Amino acid sequence: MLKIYNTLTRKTEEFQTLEPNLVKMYVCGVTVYNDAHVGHAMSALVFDIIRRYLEYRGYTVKHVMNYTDVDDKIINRAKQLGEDPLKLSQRYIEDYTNDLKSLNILPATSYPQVSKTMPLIIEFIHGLIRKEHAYPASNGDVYFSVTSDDDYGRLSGRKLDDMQAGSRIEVDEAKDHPMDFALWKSAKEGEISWDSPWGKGRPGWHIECSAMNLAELGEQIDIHGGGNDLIFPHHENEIAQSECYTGKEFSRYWVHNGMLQLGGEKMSKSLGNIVSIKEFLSKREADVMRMLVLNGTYRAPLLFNDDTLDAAQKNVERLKSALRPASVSAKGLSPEAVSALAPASESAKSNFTEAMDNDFNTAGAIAALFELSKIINNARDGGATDEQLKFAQGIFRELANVLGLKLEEKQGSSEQETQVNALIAERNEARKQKQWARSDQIRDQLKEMGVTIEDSKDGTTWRYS
RNA sequence: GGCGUCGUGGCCAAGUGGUAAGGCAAGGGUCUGCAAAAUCCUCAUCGCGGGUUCGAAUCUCGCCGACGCCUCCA
Repeated sequence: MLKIYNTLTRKTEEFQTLEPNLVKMYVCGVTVYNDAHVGHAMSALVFDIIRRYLEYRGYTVKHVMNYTDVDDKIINRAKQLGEDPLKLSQRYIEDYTNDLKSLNILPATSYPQVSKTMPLIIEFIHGLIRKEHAYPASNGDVYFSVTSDDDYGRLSGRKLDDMQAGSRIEVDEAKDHPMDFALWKSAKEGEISWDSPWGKGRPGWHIECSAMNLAELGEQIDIHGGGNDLIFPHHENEIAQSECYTGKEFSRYWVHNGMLQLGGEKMSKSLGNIVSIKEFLSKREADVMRMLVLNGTYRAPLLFNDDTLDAAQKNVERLKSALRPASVSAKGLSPEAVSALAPASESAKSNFTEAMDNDFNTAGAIAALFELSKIINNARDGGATDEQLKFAQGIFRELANVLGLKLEEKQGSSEQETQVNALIAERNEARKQKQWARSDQIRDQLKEMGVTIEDSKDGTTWRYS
């Protein structure tokens, strides 16, 4: 039985879908005006893993991830660059799409954009005004009235009175209540805008997600996800808008990932402590980032530094070792080690599922893989053939795949391979003559080429490292 | 000030009532010409102080500390 922690209730709850076997999941994507960073990657990875696991459990997942392509920051950046805002955001959408692909993140079912949802957004705002949950103000903006929603604040656990006390928001004369937020912002001179019954303008940040949810998944969804920095105000406001509009419960489960920490602080554009996804991938492979996420709890802060990354990289390499073929130089025949394969595979599978069922406990799931890898490696050392290893490795690969780990050995060009083989032949000749200095020298040379070699009685194997 | 999450070995990190998963690092074996990889062994009583209980890392209260949100943010 799958259980999920629900931010709304602050409890881990049994997962039940609105419709049998179908999961409607909406995850807040990014505002596209800059290179995405590894914090965004973390969030995308978390929900990719959740999605993969739900599919593994037999659900069909409708996974919607939006792009905010109309926004103040985009407008400002576009002005700076002298570029059309929508062209700019389109450029970064393509860019981010590539990032996600590089990270082995499965494509979402759909990627709605604000700029393409305008009629529905306007209709949505209209409906809220009609139901007296919103009002056009004197300055041309339209605001949502927080006092018109009795439940306002229930996701973030805030009360309107408390928020006012500590609020740093400038009180806006046009608002009925200081916490009222914009559904529609009137356009400034020369700014990109759309026509509406309230004049030229553009949508506020929160309404887009309510509208796109409605457009893509309907009035009610199963899972709404995003970073926990979105709980307030973004998701709080989304709930308010959607539920006031439809009169129905919006999302059953609210799932939020923790923040990536760099140097003890949240990584964010405004703090400037950013590592872009591209920068990361120029140094490490995608599995390393994923492993970093898997080793932790998706809801907790995740430490991003050389130590945690080095460990993650080692973890990946360790898992890869389980997938290597039978050894040419097994130490001897160990029937016990070989016969341990089948039961170990089964228990790995059930441990894996048990962990993942518990609010996607990926650290536990990974542990199941490590345990299986040990059994597999033992069997290989114990003389198992490829045929004997196949079953366990199949299970291993299947489970790794649920987590989205590729575990690919690096590949080189064929010229490189020829060169490597020639060097190894030369080295083995030297070894035969016990010319150890020459032998070690060649090994160092290969190391510099990124090739690790392993000697055994029956030959030398190598791989890119 | 308000709301929330959390504090487990040198590091990352599971476990959430019955006497502490996994990985990294470290030390010691096997293997190796030496390595590397793999493998085996060793390595914690769970921030502090009360309480509940036959029994708590796990529930409760207090304290200390960290982080996030309360403004744009994955």
